[in-house]
Amino acid sequence: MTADNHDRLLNPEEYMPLREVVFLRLRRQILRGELKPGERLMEIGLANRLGVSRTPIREAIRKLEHEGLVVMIPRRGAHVAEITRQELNDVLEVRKSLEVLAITKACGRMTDEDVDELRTEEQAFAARVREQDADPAALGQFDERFHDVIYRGTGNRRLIQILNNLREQMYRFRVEYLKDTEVRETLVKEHDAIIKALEKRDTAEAVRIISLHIDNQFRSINRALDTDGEEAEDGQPQ
Amino acid sequence: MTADNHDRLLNPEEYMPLREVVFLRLRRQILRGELKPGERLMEIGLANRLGVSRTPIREAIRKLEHEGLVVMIPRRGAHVAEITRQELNDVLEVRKSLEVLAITKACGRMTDEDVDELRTEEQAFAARVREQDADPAALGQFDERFHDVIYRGTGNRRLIQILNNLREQMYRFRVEYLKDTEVRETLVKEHDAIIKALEKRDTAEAVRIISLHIDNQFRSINRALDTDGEEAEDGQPQ
DNA sequence: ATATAATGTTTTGTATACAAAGAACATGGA
DNA sequence: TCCATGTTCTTTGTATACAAAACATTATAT
Repeated sequence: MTADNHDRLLNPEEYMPLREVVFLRLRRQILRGELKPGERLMEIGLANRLGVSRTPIREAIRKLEHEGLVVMIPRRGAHVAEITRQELNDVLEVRKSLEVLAITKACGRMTDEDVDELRTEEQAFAARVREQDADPAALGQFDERFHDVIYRGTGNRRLIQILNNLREQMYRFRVEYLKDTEVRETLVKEHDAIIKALEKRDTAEAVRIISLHIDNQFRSINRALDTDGEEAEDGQPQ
Repeated sequence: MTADNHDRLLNPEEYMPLREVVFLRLRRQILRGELKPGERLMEIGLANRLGVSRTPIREAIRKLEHEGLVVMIPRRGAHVAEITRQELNDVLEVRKSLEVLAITKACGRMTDEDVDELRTEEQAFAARVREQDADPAALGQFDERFHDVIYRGTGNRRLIQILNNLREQMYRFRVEYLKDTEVRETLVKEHDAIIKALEKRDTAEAVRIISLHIDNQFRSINRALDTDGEEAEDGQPQ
């Protein structure tokens, strides 16, 4: 908290209320798995840990609750939301529809400069993938930036917001499945195919690839849940 | 608030925190247009009006903020969000994709009983439409229930949640465009066609109709904004 | 008369206080 | 030993207090 508070005081023009700092911080911790599903979020504990009072903690929790990352049990406080396999598949299903919409719009609206930017991001991503000891979290960031360029190309802010939110829901698992080197190579190939389709303004082809892309994520994540997830789920029964 | 507090105390099993009562109440007022776009939401005023302290008001506002119905200006408090035509069209575009997904899934999953229920809801809706002096708000409720049956038929809870949220964004305008009797008749016909397609399990046809359905809403709402909206927007420059 | 400085008021942001509901634990009885 | 019951402790839900920022208003100087 000290560091964030510092930033906050150093940049008075981008003032950010404590609740927002707390919100972003808790969210990051949940998405990174530092706060595990089922874990209790106790206000006083968090307040002490972050060096603020309960008020901003509570307000941050309200937003996390609305976002679905936190579940409230009446009179028993906040818990990090569990994600069942069913919910994850539900999210992916919705995401697939919206990714198709996004790539369709992007295909019709992206400028040549946008596509260039996309290729730049992709090269950065591919470079990281080649490194054997690449940090999966960092890899995730680059993948994110690639997709952000496409999202921006849609010109539909609500679509961007929802897609970002859906992607967040899977962040926790993405780190897991990005450990698989085979998955990484597939990602690079798919990104490349997407760029080529966008360059040719071939909407049908772009839609085809992005659908494959999501289906692969579907498989990868479910595979990760099958193997890695089993013990973890049992280990955290709450 | 007295009434709500009363309910809350009468039904101790469905205990609801004050913040939740406030949240639902403010949301309803925003969606119904009782709180107009741009209007300031001042904490003390609301607290006095609703007979609670600032704390639950603030927590309710956090959720409204996250939902996009309220916009925060740092150190200047909460305002009811304006909706631009662009945003409205963005919402509709996303909704169209997801309604197509929903009807596709529903077509494959709904039981015959579900379809019967759908027809029941539709008959209730149609009956109301025939009444000349039907209350647009009540009509909206029936339309909502019709679509709820379809949404439930998808078996995808995340999809349901997002669709409900998107629909909410347009609630404010729906009341306007439901005043048009021609629109009402069209709605009935479309609902009927949807049911027929679902009965035949004709996914392609169902998708076709639901797309038309959304496109019509698109036109109706934009028409309402062209005529009715002009003065209202100017009248509320805030 | 206009611009500007000073002052007071309102409103937000944050912290703290207090009551009540639940959970945990210990004590006593079968 | 196991269960029931009462007591304590923790934690939430709500209210209030206080400081600082924004805003309005008045007074002052040019």
